[in-house]
Amino acid sequence: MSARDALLDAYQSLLLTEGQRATTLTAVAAEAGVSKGGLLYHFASKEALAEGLLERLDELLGEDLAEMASAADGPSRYYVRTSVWTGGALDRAFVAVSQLAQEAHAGAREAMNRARRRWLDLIREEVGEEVTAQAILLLGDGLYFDAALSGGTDPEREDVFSAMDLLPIVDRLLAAARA
Amino acid sequence: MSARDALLDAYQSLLLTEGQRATTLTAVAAEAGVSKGGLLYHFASKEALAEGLLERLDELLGEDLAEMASAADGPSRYYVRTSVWTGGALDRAFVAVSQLAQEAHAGAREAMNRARRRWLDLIREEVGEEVTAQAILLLGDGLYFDAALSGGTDPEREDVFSAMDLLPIVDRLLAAARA
DNA sequence: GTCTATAATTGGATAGAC
DNA sequence: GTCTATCCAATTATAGAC
Repeated sequence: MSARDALLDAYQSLLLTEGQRATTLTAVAAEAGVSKGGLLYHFASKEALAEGLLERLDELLGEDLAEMASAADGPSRYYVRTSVWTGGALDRAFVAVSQLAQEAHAGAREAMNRARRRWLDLIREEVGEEVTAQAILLLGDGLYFDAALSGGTDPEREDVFSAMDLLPIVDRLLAAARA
Repeated sequence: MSARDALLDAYQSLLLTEGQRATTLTAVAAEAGVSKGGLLYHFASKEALAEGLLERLDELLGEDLAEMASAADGPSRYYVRTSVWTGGALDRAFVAVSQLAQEAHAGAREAMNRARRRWLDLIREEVGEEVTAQAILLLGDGLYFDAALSGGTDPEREDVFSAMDLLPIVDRLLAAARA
């Protein structure tokens, strides 16, 4: 793995588990096992780190949308399935960027809205009804909210959501929308 | 309004619209129209501000749960209705605290989980089924996530969620759970 | 490509005047 | 109860050695 990727991983991981305030250049460098100077060779500023993360999100999102569009069980089920926290690459990038968005980072807000709009487009296409599509999008948002709150990792949680349990709910919404 | 409340409002408002990083003592004092020294007379530290906000949330949550439990249209509909962003006092406090929770603030995480557990309890009582209750909670979480992303205020948004539209979805879930 | 040293600025907090 | 002045630590970023 390139040093650049390792630094981006460290940045993302700290955002996820410690939040913005604790995600300092010193902390990122330490997490990645390099010095601050080393970090700044690859990313000339903190903003450059943010932009790197946004690029990564867009890349992962492209792959995700392709899979979602051609998912055997349909986009809606795919979306809810994959919104349950599994610690996957896209999940991690998405929740990390959501932290930036909450700091009023314009680029991050655009990226988040872009992602959610495209997910919603695929869901709407399948469901055929706007409000049901919104509800399914919101279910996924809720799962991301939950992940963001617990820092993406909280092994002591008792009330974890399970994809297996939630999918029948999605089926009900789909069936009702078609009826 | 007491100076204390004005400072707490300023703190909450900055958390909501600017995020953690921008919510400095200087910024809070300026927003409230006092000096840093003035602020620190009422709240001896930044942590004291956070604790003040948590107290406010617990207070508002108590009122909300009482209303939710006795809502004419039932707890589930009440919950989704009131999770749509209206800029109400509880909404604002909840989303502001969610920002603290994302900074791994232990007290904030506990408060959030406490709130969500109690909301879920009331919903489960009405619905009678665990997974449907979870889905309704997630719908509300999704609405909060959306609010948190846009800083609670983004008049230029085109894709705003409406309580009127979403309530039929809740009705479907309730009906299906009872069938 | 990575490090150390350091500059410049900001943030949280204290002391003491009014 | 509010303000100004000030201190110290932390943070971003630069310069230059290796």
